[in-house]
Amino acid sequence: MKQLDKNYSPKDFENRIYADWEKKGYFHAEADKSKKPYCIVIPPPNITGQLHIGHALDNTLQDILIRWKRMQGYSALWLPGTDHASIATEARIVAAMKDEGLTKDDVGRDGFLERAWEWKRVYGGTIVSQLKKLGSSCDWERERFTMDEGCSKAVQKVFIDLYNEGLIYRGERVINWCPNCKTSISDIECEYEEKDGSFWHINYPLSDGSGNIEIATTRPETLLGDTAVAVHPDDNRYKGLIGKTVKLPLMNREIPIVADEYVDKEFGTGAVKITPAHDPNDFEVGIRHALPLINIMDDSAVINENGGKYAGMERYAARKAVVKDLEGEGLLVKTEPHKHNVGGCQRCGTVVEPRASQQWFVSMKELAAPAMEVVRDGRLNWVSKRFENVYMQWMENIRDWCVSRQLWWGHRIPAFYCQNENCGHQIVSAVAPEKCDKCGGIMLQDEDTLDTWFSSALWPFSTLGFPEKTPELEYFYPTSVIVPAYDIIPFWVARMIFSGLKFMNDVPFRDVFIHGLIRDEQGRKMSKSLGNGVDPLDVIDKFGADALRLTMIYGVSQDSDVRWSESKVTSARNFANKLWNAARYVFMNIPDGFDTIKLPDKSKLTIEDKWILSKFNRLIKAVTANLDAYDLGIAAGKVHDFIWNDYCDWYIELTKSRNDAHHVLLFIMERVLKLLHPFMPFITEEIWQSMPHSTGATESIMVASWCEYDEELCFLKEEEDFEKVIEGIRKIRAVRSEKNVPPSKRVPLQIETSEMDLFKSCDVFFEKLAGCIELDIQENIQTSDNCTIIPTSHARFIILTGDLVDREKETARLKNELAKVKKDIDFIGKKLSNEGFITKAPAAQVENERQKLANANDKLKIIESSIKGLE
RNA sequence: GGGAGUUUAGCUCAGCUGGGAGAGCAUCCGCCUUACAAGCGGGGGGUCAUAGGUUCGAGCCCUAUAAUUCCCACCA
Repeated sequence: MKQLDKNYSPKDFENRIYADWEKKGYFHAEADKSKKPYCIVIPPPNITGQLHIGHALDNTLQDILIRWKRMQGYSALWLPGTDHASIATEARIVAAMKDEGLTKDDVGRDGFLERAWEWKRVYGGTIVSQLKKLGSSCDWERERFTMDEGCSKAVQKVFIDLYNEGLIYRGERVINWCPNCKTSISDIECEYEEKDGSFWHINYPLSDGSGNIEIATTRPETLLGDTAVAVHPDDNRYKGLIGKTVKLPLMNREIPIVADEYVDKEFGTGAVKITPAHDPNDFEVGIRHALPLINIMDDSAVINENGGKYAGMERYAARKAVVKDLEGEGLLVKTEPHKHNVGGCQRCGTVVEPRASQQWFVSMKELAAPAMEVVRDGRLNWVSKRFENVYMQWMENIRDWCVSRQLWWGHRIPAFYCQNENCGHQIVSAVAPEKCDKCGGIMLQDEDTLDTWFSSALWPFSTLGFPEKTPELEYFYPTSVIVPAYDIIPFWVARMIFSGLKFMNDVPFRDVFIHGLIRDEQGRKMSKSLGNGVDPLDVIDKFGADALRLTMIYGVSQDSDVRWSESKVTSARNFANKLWNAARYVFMNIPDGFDTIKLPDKSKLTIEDKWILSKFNRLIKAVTANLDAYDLGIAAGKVHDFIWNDYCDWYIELTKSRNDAHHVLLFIMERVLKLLHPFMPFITEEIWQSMPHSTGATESIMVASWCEYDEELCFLKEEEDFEKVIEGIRKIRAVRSEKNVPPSKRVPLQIETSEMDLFKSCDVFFEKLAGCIELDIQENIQTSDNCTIIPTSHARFIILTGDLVDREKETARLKNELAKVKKDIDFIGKKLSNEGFITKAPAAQVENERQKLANANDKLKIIESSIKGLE
């Protein structure tokens, strides 16, 4: 057994302990039929990522659950892995190549992928090693990657199956295009922000020369791709114009005026330019009226050859030029300032350009229905009802998911197209077809890859072996709980649910335990641009991983955001230090030769032993219940408070005058460490390995068994009695402090009480903890002139400070107390004489009030007689 | 435009199905009491956002208002 160092210095043991756990294989979980399964799949961090404070929270919560369940005897698997993060990683590699003066086209697809894999090899492990610093007890033997062979197979199978069922289709739609990332992105990857823009009113001359129709737009450059003007069919202003044509300014193209109910008569001029290739609504209008589609921009949002003389201009340059030219032609009616929401790329922030193109889509309606049903029928439980609503609303309004990306790093779409122009046959297949089975032409694979989230959606089963029917998949699926932040509910949680139901015929997890985000001290989101991020590794370095972990959950309830402040970490570290020193104290009082913790026979237990044992026993029950309900912060708080307040501040102090207390001290220490272990794994292990144990206890706290409530250790009467002693000590201390009696000064104490046995058995505590001497405990005590009287409901404490007592002041103090008690009695009395309360309140409540009244009356008598004694 | 959350001590937050308002930090007072000054003991500090309502009883339930944060939609 090793000695604990004098100082708590987590740096000295956290890494060593983690390596030891890993070496012993404690993190590994098997499909062990003799145990119950418990499984969490990690939200796979991006290989581009550095561990940030959000990961730290996310993984702390998971580690708490996994460690707790492991201790409860489950085969607890925490399955780790990383995400290839197609856009993010590709952007990094493109940037790195740019430094070398190279582009994607220079190195080609294969060359690019080589670089990407190399990048993954070099940097992909960074975040994993950082997770280890945090104490994450993942089964690293089962670590997966979204682009490893198995996950890729799963992706391929899912894509093909969905295609064969008609749930994946290819088509031309207006999608969100990022001109910087040069790829399509899905609707939820587009983030809107309100910006100041302009509303340009433009006259479109009627072809017949009879006048103009005025339209208004926020994106005048799209005029180049207009193929109609739309008005509302019931709009009297324009009824006569429907069916006529206008001459599109600058382009000299004749385009029709069509009637469509999509137009809002009240908004703008009531006439809308229609650009089907660059606006999703216009696209729909275009379909209804069979309008041509004119794409006017290339993949960098530069005007292409369809833009006439504007070709080659960047979109904002084109906008300026178009406005200027319209002005020149006298067609610009006016320019109004206009606030509107502009969509930006989630990854790079570039303003997204809606653009018609051929893309692959997952048809969502059919998949979404069962994903909502499992929530309604309770097969899948959202711990947070608030976020259940978010999920349900999102699912109800779901639209088809654009899954193709014009990127190279990712799962390539297993679709092949016949290159014969007259054929154009399309095959979706796991293996490349030799030739077209219709015309024998050459088949080439789709150049595009899939949305990163497509593979993430399969994570709970692809990591367990799907599409193979592995023992792991059989045993651990459905997983137990998923633990994501609320900001990835649509991206990830929702998609896992419908994917799991579709391909595994069951929910991917039983519970969804959503957590909030960590914000900075001003409540702002942490971000790179603000530079307000907190690096968890710095925190670990300075305070230790245990302190970091406790900081993130202590006093935090479920799904609320956490406001970061270093003072919280300091508090958490101070708690660790407190525990450390308590352990040192307990251990230094173990007699030589003591090797096994064994609780003494019940008859040998003192009242304070029973008090702490009983309190601890109830703590087990409470903490376990809180964990069951995912109230991790509350659970941690209770263990924290027990250790600091009950165990350290009272029990240790109470037992300082005994030499046989090590039994109970160790008994509680051993067990409370177990309750704390899921939250603070390192310090609990370090202390655990420095102490003797009960029989059957193991070499590591990680694999020790969780505490169980024990009926035998329930001593409610002693608990209640001992609280009376504590109350007395507290009151005496308070009065001493109030009267400036120096702590070193011993004062004689008399206790007048009807519970003489109780107080006699506890006399030593008044000496040690309240600085009293010469204890005299009687049923009736005649008070002398210079005493200070301290009444409680159960006793009258009389101290002689030795100084002259100001009798008037003393009387005033007691009268003050008397007034308080009278107020109490009055209050409770009113309640009890209230007809409504007696008849309608629960009986237990009424009984409770009666008890309170009786206590107050006892106290009243005690105070009254004290005052009488003084007068 | 639709929806959700938050509002409790100077700060950060607890407060379970309604039964006399809590913690930590900060502050003030007193202590180096041989586990811990990263500590110990004690104190002060709150018309629980506002206005109504339900109830014997409201921080908690209902309605409205205000402030604040966020999500969704995206009418050009």
